[in-house]
Amino acid sequence: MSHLLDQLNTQQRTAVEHSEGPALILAGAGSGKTRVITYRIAHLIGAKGIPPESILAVTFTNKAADQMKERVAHLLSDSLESWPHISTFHSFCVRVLRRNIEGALPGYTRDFSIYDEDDQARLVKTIVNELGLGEQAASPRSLLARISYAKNRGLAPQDLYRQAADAATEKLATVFERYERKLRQANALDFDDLLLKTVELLYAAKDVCERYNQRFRYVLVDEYQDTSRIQYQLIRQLTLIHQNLCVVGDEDQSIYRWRGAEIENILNFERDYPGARLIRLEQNYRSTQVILDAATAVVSRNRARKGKVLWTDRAGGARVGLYEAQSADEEAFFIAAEIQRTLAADGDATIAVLYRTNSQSRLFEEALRRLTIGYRVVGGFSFYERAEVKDLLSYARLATNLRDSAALLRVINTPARGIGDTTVQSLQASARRANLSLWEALEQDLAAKLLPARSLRVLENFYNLVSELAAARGQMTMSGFFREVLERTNYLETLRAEGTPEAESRIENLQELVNAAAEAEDRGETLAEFLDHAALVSAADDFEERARVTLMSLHSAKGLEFSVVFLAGLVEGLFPHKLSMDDDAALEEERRLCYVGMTRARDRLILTRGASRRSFAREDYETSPPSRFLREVPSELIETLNLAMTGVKPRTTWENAVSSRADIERFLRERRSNAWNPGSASAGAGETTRSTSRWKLGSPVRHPKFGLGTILGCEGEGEDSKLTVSFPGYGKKKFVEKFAALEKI
DNA sequence: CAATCCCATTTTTTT
DNA sequence: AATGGGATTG
Repeated sequence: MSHLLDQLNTQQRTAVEHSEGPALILAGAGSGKTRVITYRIAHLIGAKGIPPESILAVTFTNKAADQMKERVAHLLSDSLESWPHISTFHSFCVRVLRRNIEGALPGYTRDFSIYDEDDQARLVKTIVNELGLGEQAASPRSLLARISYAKNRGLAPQDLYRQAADAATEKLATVFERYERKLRQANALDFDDLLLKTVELLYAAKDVCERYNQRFRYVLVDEYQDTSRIQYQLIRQLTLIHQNLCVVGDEDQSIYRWRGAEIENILNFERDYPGARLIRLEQNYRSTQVILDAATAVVSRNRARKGKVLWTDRAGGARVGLYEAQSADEEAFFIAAEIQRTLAADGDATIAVLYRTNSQSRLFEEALRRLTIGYRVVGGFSFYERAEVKDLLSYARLATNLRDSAALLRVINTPARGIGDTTVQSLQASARRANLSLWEALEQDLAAKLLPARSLRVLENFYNLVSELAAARGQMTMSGFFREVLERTNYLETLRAEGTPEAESRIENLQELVNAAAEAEDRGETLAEFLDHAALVSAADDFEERARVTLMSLHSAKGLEFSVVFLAGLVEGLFPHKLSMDDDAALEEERRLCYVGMTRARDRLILTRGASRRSFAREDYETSPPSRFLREVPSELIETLNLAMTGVKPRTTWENAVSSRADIERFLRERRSNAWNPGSASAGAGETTRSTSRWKLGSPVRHPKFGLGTILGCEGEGEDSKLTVSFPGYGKKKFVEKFAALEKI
């Protein structure tokens, strides 16, 4: 085991060898933080003989947890009898709650559901409607954000009432209170509750708290700068007895203030845990000096920081590239072309394109596809967020926890079975009157028979269906159960009947879900565990084989590194985001985010911006000035890449890589033409749209999927025009001419 | 009373 | 582009 220590510098070794008592490790970007944590775990087990199961390591993301598990397993090559518990805050809490919630929290059973963001939003919306707050209240979205923020700080509705200074806060408190009540009725917890209720439970049930204290004698927390008050309290309760708490963090990388993270947690650590050992990791092993200097220059504009000196022995390095494009399209093409050259020149390069908002990925995807460069996108829409997947999961949730009203609402008329809005409304009304979950209200209404006969009939069918599914749940395998649901609900059949390509892909997704369930089963997971996993796995966690090119948001990039990083969209309003520009603290967080992005790069960092971009999918472009962060990078560290524009001849290979203006113009031209048409490759030249043709209203056309149709309308000119075509059996469809393989007859 | 059609709105970051 | 709400139709 001692050979492990040889691979570490002095500070790292101190951190790894520290075992008893509290420790705070201030780890700058790229200072080998993950290495220290994993080596420390390995060291505790291998050298100190600590039983693995008495170690708890907590992270924020599943990605980080998986990575940590993998690396610990790698270090401890001999198979262990037990394993350290490495998980996210949320999954850890789910485990604790499933085991201890009954009796400890009135009204809850171990089968509680986890409400996702969608469920939460709907819930808030119905509450706003119930209270008749329509126009006068803030949007459900922002109400939910404020509720979540309050929960993350451990505030209850009563606390809000008490400090309510204005009518708006009072309304918020009212909504909040009702929101909580509905969650209880539904035997459901939202994401914040998972933490909150666990903390409540640990405070209330001393014996449970002590048990976990004894079980986990060593606790590690990653990304401590991003912990909220509740997470702080959780950790505090878990370490009351032994105080063997080791936290790792970097205040310059705190980027979750908006979600309730309190930077004070890291700043006050030494006060909260007297005698804490403080260890600073200041040697950066990742980036070149140039990149480090550039990033440091930006973040040092912040007032709220302790300040630290990061150094590297990778002196010099390529200057930070800067490409300033006219438009976001051009920016995307530049990046794609640059990536192509980088990949050709260096077979080992790993490349990331980082951006502020997920919606920005689209342009980059398009540009990369055109150059047939493989990539993967982290974040955005994930598998588990697809409607059909959620539908099927909702059936499973409902069958597991009949009180789960969010799941019930989702599936009560999916697929359509004649239970419409009015019927659902009346059900909701009676649930509200009797203070019941929707399922209980349904039972009650069916017994009372006060509804129109037709409603009673369809509701009874639904009731029987779900009851049978609930009974079947325990009788069969997980995948078998999912298949049963698809069968009994006619879900697949309904999709098949649609016959559209969209329906086909939905069917495939459902198939994939059934397969995932079967795999989980092989691993010994129960349906409940599978549902937990689906609820807690985020889009950013699908960490597949490392692709050469990765697109992701700056937030998801935290903790990762790449040899080449493109930091895109550096324009005011986007980055810093316009919603953060009025508030100093928020602006400083944007700056830290910029720092996080820049320090992901090992060898080469390229900053880009496109002056104009289309907002939403509308026609008009909006123009934004360069991001202030660009000005904050010292100009001597920057190399401008817009050479073609200025007419200067390229000199180095990197400069050579710059696309010529002609390239870019050709790209933009082609983009507007139908050169990129997913269907055209197989369709053959003769069938594709002739862009010169004029479409006459009423004339017949043929579509490869929908068959014969009639043109009903045509907006705009040339290949960009939108056509409305009616197809017998399919209804009216709208096409953009250049993308639709419409054939004139 | 439910299904369908049309229009307005949407996008900050995540467990 | 996609979703949800509101109006219209069947």
